[in-house]
Amino acid sequence: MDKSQKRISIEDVAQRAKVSITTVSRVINNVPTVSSKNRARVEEAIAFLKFKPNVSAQRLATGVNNSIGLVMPGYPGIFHSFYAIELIRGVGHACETLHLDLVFHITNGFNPLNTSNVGGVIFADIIENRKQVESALAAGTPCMVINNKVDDLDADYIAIDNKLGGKVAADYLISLGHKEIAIISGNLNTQAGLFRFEGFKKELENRKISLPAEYVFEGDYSRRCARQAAEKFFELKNRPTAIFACSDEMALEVINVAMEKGVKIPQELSIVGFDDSPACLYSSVGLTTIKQPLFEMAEQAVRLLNQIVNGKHTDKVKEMLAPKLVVRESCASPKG
Amino acid sequence: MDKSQKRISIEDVAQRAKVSITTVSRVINNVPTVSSKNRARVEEAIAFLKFKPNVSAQRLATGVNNSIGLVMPGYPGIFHSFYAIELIRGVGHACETLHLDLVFHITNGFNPLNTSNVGGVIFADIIENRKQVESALAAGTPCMVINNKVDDLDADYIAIDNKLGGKVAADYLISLGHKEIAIISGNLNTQAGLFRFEGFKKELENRKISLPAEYVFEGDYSRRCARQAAEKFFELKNRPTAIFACSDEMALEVINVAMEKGVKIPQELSIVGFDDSPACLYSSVGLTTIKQPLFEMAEQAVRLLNQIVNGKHTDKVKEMLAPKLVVRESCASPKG
DNA sequence: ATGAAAGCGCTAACAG
DNA sequence: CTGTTAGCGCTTTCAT
Repeated sequence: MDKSQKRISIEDVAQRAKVSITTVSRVINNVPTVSSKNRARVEEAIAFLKFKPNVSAQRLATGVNNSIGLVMPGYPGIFHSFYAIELIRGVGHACETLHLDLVFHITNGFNPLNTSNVGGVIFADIIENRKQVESALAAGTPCMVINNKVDDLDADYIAIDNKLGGKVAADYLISLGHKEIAIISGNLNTQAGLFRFEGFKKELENRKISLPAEYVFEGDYSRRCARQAAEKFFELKNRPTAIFACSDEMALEVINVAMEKGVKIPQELSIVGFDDSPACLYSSVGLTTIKQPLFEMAEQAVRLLNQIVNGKHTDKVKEMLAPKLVVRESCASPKG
Repeated sequence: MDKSQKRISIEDVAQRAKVSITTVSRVINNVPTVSSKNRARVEEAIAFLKFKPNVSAQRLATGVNNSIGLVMPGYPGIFHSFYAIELIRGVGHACETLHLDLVFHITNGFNPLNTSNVGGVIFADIIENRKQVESALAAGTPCMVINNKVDDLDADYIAIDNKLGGKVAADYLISLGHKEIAIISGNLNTQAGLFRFEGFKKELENRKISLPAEYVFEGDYSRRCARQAAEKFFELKNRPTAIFACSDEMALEVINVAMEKGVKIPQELSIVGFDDSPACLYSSVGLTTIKQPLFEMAEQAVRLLNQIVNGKHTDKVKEMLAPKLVVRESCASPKG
């Protein structure tokens, strides 16, 4: 149950350098008040013995824990989503530059989470794990929720303004002259799915453009349902001139279906996606889409959480990041 | 620099439950010898105080560290590769089931790595960071290298048998009757790139099939170079009847080029890829490819490393996992 | 500038 | 079955 070889401790270093352990501790922590002679001896000993301070002991002694947890929902497929990758990249990168240890957790939301070994926790979305956030909060661990506006929890959050995203899409299509605009929404049980839809719908209302029920298809971000939706829309006698698909995957599948049916994009049909995922690059026609600053959001989450952990940021964080329109080739003004 | 609120300790629990801290420790660790009455009181106190044991203290006291590090090279684009995702998934999943903390590190290979806060480290490939492995090893931390055969280091490793992968590809194409087989290799400075090429080449030799220099193109796994290669091959007067591309990305790009030039696949050209990446699913013709058990490799790495850390596995681990042929539609027998 | 000593929170003998 | 006690390796007063 234990490591076979005994680890080198600060005491071994002290012995070899013929100084007290206090002095060794001082050089480890770059305390200036150490004679250069002693410092040299200690450094030599450290190098010779290949000594590495025991982080657990340091944390216990100081009470400071320079690590943060990243909790990701574990539903199937998440790791093949652009979303998860960008978050991991962003969090990972920020931790690296701030010299924080990143403790990575995949969770189904049910197992209790012991957060006492991290200074703070980042929850990458909360699907079925509000309990975990509450319990972490109760244990006194600062929590930062990503991608969810959680005003009913005592957690800080930083999210994408999905309503704005929906609005931007609608706005762009309307400005092009479209009046028959359909939407393939995301899962409306998720905040992102719901908000994109709401933002889109409200903007249509504001601009006095009707959104008949037949122009609304509730999807789930999958290609399969996008295909269903597209086929349904194409059969309508009053075919929409534009479609807002709430994910790039869905938008790309709509393009596929359109090509199969000989519907020209963007001449006969405009389409805007959501995400700006790399998949866009390999599409036959450049997809106009809404880009979410995922990487930046993740980085920012780490930075703010770190400040909170260190008591340098006492206000609650409630940030909404604006998604941006990326214009490529999949939209045009409607004919006529 | 410190947490504002004072954490609840085992002592607070003991006080409230009116027992000794030892008893509290016993119930935390599920030691059976605790009267049910006391156990109940302690559990009540723990729940009431929302007590969570301090992991650093536990680790310091036991000397056991139930966490492992995952070190990933940080070169641009790695996180958008199928490779990285599968490794993260596999390692993450295994850690979750074994109740191990996963400490995630992105590294350029130059910063020294303090591995004293983890029981063992998994290096996801080693590009420029042999130094880090050596230093971790020197500090007494068990190291498991993934995807690299590193017999010259004292580390354990578990890798994909890339030579076998190259052989399998060659074998399959030859069995189909091809004699003019070209290869677009990966980066030959990486072990994977080199070994796939070597396995392929040797199999051709064994089967007495010649591999002229004009049939070899050193690529870098990118679409760009695959396009160059394909264009070059298509201009040859002695056009190959089959191409082995050492990554799916490259294979898919070859298919694209072929389609643009009106070369029919698989009738006029057979092509096999490497990876079995999800990108295959969206290709116009199903790509026959070599699948690497990345997820399994990552899981296995965690399991073995954990045994090593716990002294339950003393032999050096030197495993090679076999890649497997996945037949889809991109290959056929040559005409004539 | 340096060292002795008292913890940090927990576990693990060892008694009882 | 329960409590006392001695560390785990390091930081941090407090003297010197």
